[in-house]
Amino acid sequence: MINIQTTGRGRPGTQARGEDTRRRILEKALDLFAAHGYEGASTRQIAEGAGVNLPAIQYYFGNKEGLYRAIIEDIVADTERHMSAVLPRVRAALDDPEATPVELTELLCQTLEAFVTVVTSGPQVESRRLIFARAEVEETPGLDRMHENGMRQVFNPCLALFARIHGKSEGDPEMTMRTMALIGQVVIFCNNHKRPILKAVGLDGENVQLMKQIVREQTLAICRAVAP
Amino acid sequence: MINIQTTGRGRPGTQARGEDTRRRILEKALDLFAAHGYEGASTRQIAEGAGVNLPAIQYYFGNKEGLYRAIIEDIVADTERHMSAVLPRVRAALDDPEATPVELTELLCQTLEAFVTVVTSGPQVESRRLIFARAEVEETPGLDRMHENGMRQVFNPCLALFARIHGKSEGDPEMTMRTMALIGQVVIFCNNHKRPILKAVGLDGENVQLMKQIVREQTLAICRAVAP
DNA sequence: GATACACTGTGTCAATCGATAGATATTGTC
DNA sequence: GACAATATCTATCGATTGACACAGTGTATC
Repeated sequence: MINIQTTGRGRPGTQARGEDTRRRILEKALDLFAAHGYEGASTRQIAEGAGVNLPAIQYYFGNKEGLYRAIIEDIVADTERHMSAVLPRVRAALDDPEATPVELTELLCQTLEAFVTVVTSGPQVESRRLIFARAEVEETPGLDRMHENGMRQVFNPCLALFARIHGKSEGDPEMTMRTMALIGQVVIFCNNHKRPILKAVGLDGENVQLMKQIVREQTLAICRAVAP
Repeated sequence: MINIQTTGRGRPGTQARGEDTRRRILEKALDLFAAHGYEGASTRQIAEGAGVNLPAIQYYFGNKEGLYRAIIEDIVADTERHMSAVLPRVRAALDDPEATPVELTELLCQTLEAFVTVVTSGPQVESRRLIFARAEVEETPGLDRMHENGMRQVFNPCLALFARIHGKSEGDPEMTMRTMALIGQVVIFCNNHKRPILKAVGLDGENVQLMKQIVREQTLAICRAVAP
């Protein structure tokens, strides 16, 4: 019998022993999926790296796909946690017909900064960044979920703000492309941290601040050119 | 005996019959590598799709790795062809100590526009775009070559121009990050064209023009904020 | 028309993949 | 201590992978 959801934690008559095992598998799987991709990372590698037995993956996650989906859910939850501070204020501003371009621009900057926080903080950030980047090119289980998350929590809020600042419709393809270019400023930092460029720079605490500053400055410059 | 480089085309006493076969393999391999990644695309798929026999890949390219490297060389050559119109003028301007910020900014815009041309024109663009994007996350043979190409033909020229405009050193990590953000505007359009966002927009002739316009406008806005 | 080279086909190899069966071990409840 | 649920182990399955050996076919040159 497969276990997947019910790890038995806290349920009477059960044990929470497997919780550690489950977490170890998830952590190692995240690193290996990030490094080698969904197909490239074998369940054997994951099991060995996590110090567990091969069938443990089937036991806890049903199959390889279930394991990957579990990782995605973790990332989605993490993103929601980081964006929850800004998004309500964005919605409020969008509902307010008297919101000024300056206010909207400031919220756009804050939304992008929150997105930077998502991809630069927390445990195993580098691996989570790579999963993010891989979602742009790779065909994996749960990809829809990953994209729905990105659209809902990052892209659509930015699009709505940006369109209002431009005084255009959200449905305008031009605004979609402009928003993509805007977000591309951040997404490009999600590539493999072992690459020469990012290795030379490094995304530690100090450079993260610089990164937020750059995104803010360049976003402000772009918005000012529209509504000075 | 493996053939790889010498397809015998034009050499006396040989046949050029295999040139078609070689090209068919290259085309199908590009599509499949782009769609499923280096490990994900099997040589059997490629051979079947190209309408050739499995050992034909070994015959023409030595092995799977040789086939992939051949594709990369094609992309590199293609990039060089598209950038060759701008890069000499960029070098000339960088060598000229009296080049004005306006001139440098214009050249930066043209370099980025040429990069847009690279990723939006020619046969099998969508697949080549994906290979480009995959190079950011995937570990493949010939990756060094791919990056060296990107650095030399796109990143370094932009970095040099952008640094001069800012009046800072090329070695400044801040300038590296700013240039990454700048180029990220274009790179984000290299993701999978089957994704909902890009599918809704489409990167046909009309939108390519719009894309160039957006990149130019936003780059101008960013540069003006620095040196008004 | 014989010879050499270019090219294509059949068949098969060892290695690795995800997944499963089934036995055993551990832990908590009664 | 009996029992059941949870957890982990050994061993193996069928499928697919890249690569190779080797025979066969076609064409140009002398």
